[in-house]
Amino acid sequence: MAIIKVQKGTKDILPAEMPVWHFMEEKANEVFTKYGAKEIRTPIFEATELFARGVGDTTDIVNKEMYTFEKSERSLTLRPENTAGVVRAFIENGMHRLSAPVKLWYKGPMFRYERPQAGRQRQFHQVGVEVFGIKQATADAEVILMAVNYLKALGLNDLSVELNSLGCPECREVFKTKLKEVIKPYLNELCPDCQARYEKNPLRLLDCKVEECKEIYAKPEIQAIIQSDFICEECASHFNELQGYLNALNINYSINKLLVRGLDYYNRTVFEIKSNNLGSQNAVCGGGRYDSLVRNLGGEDTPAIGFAMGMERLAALIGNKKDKKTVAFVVSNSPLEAIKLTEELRAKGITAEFDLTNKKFVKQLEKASKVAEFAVILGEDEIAAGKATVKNLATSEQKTIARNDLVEYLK
RNA sequence: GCGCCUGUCGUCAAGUGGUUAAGACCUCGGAUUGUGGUUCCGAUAUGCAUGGGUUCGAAUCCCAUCAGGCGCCCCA
Repeated sequence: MAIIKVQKGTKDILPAEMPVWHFMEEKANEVFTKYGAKEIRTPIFEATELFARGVGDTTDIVNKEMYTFEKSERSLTLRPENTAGVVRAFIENGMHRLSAPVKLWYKGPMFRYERPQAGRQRQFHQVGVEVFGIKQATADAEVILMAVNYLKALGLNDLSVELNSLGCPECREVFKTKLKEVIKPYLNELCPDCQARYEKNPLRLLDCKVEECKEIYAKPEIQAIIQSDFICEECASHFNELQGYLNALNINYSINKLLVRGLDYYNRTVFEIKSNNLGSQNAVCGGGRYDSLVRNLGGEDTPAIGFAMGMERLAALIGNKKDKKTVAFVVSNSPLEAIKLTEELRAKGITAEFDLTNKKFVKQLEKASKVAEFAVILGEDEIAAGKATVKNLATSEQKTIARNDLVEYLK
């Protein structure tokens, strides 16, 4: 019979990989908690409309990558990202009535119907933070610090932070218009993708990888527009304030004027954190400010900023972590005595196992040496004397001690 | 959605048209009747992703499908 396999773009996370995942999860809790963030868990599926209105219906994520299904005449979608879901929960639970800032963090699976490749799966995991209620650049700085310090806690140092400001809807509109004007004469020479972007999302024109397009965008009159500080005074001072905080805290970053993010809801600050060790899917973190999303989804006008990180990409950078061995493996020819002692040890907080198949002594010891730090040998003599022989399997040292002293010794 | 590459045991692989498809690791059993991790012996693919085709003969050549990798797009 044909075996059923995991679905394309999905993976089992096997026991051998669990130490890395536990590490990422524990550090997330530890680091984000220090900033006063609380964990939130929202459902894995939501109304399709939430993503259409939240993420934006001109984005690829919404247009072609969603897992959408009908149930009882409702259109439901597996979440492709978690900001929309967290915002929905924020609004629905009246969290705007809480004292600002409201800092939330999350972790969990996301779903996007894409062609899988290195660092990209159809089911993948993100860990992220959203901070609501603060319009000042202090929140931008704190969110970036959370991201940087989390990565640092994971032991990841070889990363670069890129920063940009998209301005507010008003000043961005002016920029878009100018950009389209100056590019217009070359429109017919652009690649088909760029011709589509020209109308749909002109900001995205700038990071096209096609040589011919790059040459066009390198022209002086176009560069003049790109490099100009198009953002309005208010947006500029917000951005300057943020940079002041980052400089004061010695956070290394670079300004990338071409950094535009693919989700429609961003304004002002956007940032990405990249690694040079991941191949073409090199962004481990992406985030930014989304001051109008809460209102657009029907909530009170609430500024917000957040980020998300791809956990599979983080795991790839962290590398392998060793699993902990069982502490004690009870070796005995008596399954009854073995199960009793093993349970006794477990009850006192020691990870312990014994041979369930009642194999010969030698085999039991062999098994112990593979999975445990100590063999606890329980023979007839030891049983009679109320003792046990503890053997350190790494050093071969062994010692017969009273059963009451066993726990002390193993700890 | 598009382009390039790949698919032999649980894992890593040799084999590139001609007898029973190397080898290693893992797993299991034994040498070893209370002292392991070293060593030695043995077991484990009627099968080479699947389905067709070419050929006297196919894991090896051709086609299709499926799966995987990488890149584009996009994104974490």
